[in-house]
Amino acid sequence: MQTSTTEDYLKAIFKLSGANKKGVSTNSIADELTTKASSVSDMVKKLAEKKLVNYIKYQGTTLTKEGEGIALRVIRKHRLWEVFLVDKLKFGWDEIHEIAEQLEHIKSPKLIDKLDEHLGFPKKDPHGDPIPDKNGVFPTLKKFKLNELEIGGKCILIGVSEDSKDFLRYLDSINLKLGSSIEILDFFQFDKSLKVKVNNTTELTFSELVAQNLNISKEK
Amino acid sequence: MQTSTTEDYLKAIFKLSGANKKGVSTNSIADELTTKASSVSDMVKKLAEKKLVNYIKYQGTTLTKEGEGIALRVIRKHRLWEVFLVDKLKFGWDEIHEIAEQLEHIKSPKLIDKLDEHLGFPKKDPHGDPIPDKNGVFPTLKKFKLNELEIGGKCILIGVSEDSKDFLRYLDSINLKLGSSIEILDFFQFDKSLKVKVNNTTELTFSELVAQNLNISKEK
DNA sequence: CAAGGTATTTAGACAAGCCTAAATTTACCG
DNA sequence: CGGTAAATTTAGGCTTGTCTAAATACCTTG
Repeated sequence: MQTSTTEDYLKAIFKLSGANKKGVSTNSIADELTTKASSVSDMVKKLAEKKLVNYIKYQGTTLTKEGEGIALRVIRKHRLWEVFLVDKLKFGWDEIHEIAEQLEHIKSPKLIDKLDEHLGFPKKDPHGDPIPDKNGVFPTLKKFKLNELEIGGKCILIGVSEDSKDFLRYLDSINLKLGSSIEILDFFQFDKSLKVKVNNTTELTFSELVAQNLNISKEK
Repeated sequence: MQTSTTEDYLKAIFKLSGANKKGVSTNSIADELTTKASSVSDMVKKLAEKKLVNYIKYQGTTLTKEGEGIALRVIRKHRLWEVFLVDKLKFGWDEIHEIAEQLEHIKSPKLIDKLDEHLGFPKKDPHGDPIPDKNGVFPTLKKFKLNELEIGGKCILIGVSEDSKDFLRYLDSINLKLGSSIEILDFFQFDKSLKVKVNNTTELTFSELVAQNLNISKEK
């Protein structure tokens, strides 16, 4: 059984891995968890001993299958509790995060399954992020290519059809990760490019080739 | 802000204090928390520094007003979560304790108030134990003297009207504490004594004097 | 009142995580 | 290629809470 600190590390590493699953830097983990790089260095070594991450000195950290499984289960719990807080307890969507940060560490598989049922098996949390099922699989929300979406449509990224280093590096550079939101602002027929807003913050343009390779789920 | 270990200690001390609020022994705390006496010795010293308990070497530990307040708030949370688990998630009353042990440490006053409201401001948990209000006051369930109850009636002890050392020592010896259940099995007119069953386990007889001094709430 | 048993406390260690400061490795740039 | 800056790791400590073993206090009974 993991401590809640272990779960926090695995979740952070999962989050930082993004669509591109390459090694996560020590500093970025320290940032994410607001701790110091030296603490992270210590910790990932311990996680590696437990086979929860692959860690190569100076080269970064990735999750093992088992580590990823734990991360996904924590994310599932976090998001289900968020649904509970908003749907049942009538919290605003902006006040639920830190409470869910605590609730996500409660240990009881039965609890979380019953909660899921009580909530009507939601597929997304109040922020629109998908909720993994009990096996750690993201729901197969109907899957589209980004270029199939109409102007004004919102969606979230659930995968990519192309995993060349160049493509993934590009996604990384614009901070597009699994779960990121994308809104279609405009479409230009002459080259089939799209003007989009990513993560509700950054406006940029996708070429047709990029759009074809982004798998998304509608109705963010 | 206290750690959850601190909360566990305060809750244990509260529980062990019983109706009679005299000092709790180091060993009994160790037992309650399944830890070692030496650990308890260390810990109560630290709690005393934080003014959460009064501790005199070799003489036992009692809660301060502040320590008792914290204990009561933890108990409130524990019992509200138990109601949630049974009423909303349809758990059996026998499987909820360890889950509530975890949930009781979640920090968010707003959460617990909203939960209270969501549950319809319950006055008792699924075991029939009273739920303190947000100020740490046990609900003033209609208050009776034990001798006002009819045969067959069930109730829980919510206080005593007499606090002589002898009386409290007597209650202690029969393991009767605040929150203990009492069922009236029979009444003997000739001396107004009562045959009762305490904590669903022990049958014994109360004299009229004892019964008059036990404040109870009906409908356990 | 003394002797021994029981309860309690002290002493010394340990694990998990965290920190600061110093050392080391890597990466980048002229 | 060499040198420096940035990233990372190591070394040494701290805190919380735990444990075992040893010391001390309390208490009961002869």
